[in-house]
Amino acid sequence: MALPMTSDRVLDSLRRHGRRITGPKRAVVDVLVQSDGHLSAEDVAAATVRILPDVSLSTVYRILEELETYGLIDHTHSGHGPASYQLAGRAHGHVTCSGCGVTLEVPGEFFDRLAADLESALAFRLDPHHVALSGMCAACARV
Amino acid sequence: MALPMTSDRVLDSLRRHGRRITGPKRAVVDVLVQSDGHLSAEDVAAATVRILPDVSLSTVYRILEELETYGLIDHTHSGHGPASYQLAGRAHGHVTCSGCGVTLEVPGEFFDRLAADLESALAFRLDPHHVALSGMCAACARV
DNA sequence: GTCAGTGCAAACGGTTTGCATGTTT
DNA sequence: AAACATGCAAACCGTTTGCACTGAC
Repeated sequence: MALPMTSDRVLDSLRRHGRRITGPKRAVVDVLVQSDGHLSAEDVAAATVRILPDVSLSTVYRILEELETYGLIDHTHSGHGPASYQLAGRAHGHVTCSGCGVTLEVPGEFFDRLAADLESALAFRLDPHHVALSGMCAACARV
Repeated sequence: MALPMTSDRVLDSLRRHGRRITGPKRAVVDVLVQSDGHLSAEDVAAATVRILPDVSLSTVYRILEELETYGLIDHTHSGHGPASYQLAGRAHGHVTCSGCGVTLEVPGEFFDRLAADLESALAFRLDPHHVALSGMCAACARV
């Protein structure tokens, strides 16, 4: 587990699923591998265009969708604003400050208790990285 | 605490803040008070129009925004789709099934541990009802 | 040569806003 | 009478889709 994710590993996985490897896909994957996550689709597109000038936003969305279909990335919705995308396999959640919009990562274990409670009380299996919880960060709470 | 919320109580609160009481506001508040929560803005508008035929969707949005400004209602984002609105003061969270879209209420206490952990580790104050977590309900998990 | 992948522009759903009119205070 | 609230239509943002063309296999 937890092998370091490289662009080649991601692209190989696509190939194994019979997908074609194209310039835009290489560029998008490079962007995602090199980033620390938390990029919106537009962020990804902006960074991709720096590598390969003519990639369109809709292509980026299609590539992100494809990568997610094969479990290679996840996306997260914070309360407002765009979703953010990141390589899969990092088990962590997110909280977003409703004051300033900053998103913080939350260790996966923080959700263990809640996940167990949901499983036993509601038979609901929590997917901790798909949605960001919201609240106030220290700076904004200080008013 | 936990007085039963009536339309009059909500409208009085608006009045105390110097807001004007209008037909559309009465109708929207009646809808929210009578509902069990989890209504989208469009649901609210549809129910409101049944009471007062010519209320527009944008007016409903403006009233919802006003009610939220004064802490009288909360809204919740699930992963996709519209936000849902409900009377404030019911301390509970939400989980949304990414398979079928059903939203379940989660008792507020389920978030206590997580909230405490976030507070001590990240100085982050969780607002448990603002964003719905996501995962799989029993039926959808059974595939 | 075939079909998946692409760019563009247009459509989309949910929400917000500008403006002229109507209503509460 | 003044300020606020409303309806309508148009704008908005993030995302998806139809189409004709290009390029990977």
